[in-house]
Amino acid sequence: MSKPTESELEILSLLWEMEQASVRQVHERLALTKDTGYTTTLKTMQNMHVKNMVSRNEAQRTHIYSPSTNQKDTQKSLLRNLVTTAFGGSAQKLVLQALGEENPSKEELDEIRAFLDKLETKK
Amino acid sequence: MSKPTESELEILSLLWEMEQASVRQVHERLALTKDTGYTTTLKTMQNMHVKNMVSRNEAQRTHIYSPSTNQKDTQKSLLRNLVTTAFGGSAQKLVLQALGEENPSKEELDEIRAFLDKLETKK
DNA sequence: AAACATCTACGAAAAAAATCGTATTAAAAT
DNA sequence: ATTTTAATACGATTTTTTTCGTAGATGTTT
Repeated sequence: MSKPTESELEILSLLWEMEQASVRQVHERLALTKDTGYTTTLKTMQNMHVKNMVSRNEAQRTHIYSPSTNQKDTQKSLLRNLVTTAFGGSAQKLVLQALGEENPSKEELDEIRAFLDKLETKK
Repeated sequence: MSKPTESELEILSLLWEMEQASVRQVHERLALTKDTGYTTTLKTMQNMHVKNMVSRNEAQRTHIYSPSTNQKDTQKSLLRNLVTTAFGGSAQKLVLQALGEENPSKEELDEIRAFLDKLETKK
């Protein structure tokens, strides 16, 4: 699975959230944060389809797109990429940095603790 | 501070590690993982210099480059970017995912716990 | 049914990023 | 001193990514 470009990722991300959507629906969401034309969104999604990053249902005139790349896997490879390029290969550093920025709630902190414990027992 | 491109980030990352280096030194490291010509590395570093991403000492014929962008700040903005584009805005999800991949040692887990505690007392 | 709106397809232009070749200069080796 | 090696500058090309315009088809409204 090839790495999505920046624009593709923006769209993929919306599709993960919406689960499935028409070009129009994606574009309307996208237009909130990005000043771009409808056919641009269309073309990008068509490209993504060619690359098999999304599948689409063509039963209706208005095609319905859904992500075919698993969100977890994509996140995983993007994370790995960021770790190697920006964090000198240390995921640990990335985690600490992210925690520092996040300002997590008490509940979130506890969730992380629980997860750490689970990791530990797996050893 | 403009966002580094992929190639620029690879070089920046090496410079963070090496603290300072000539084009040749950077290129030799880069060539280990990337099949690219010397002048390509040179050109990229020159571009980075124009963009003020690196500074350089021109006292010798062989210029010595060092990163002028702070690693933390760059990491921070890249993380933020990844969180919004790939993790639906949830840094929490990113952290959990990264932890799941990382397979941290006991020592690292403890370090994270300590950090969590520190965050908590700050509330 | 005519006019209008809304799709897709598709090519092409524009912009951004990456790569490289060549000229020139400076240092090092012979 | 001459040759060879190693460096920068810089333009140009190539590749990738983004953007958009237009044509044609299919619905919708009046």
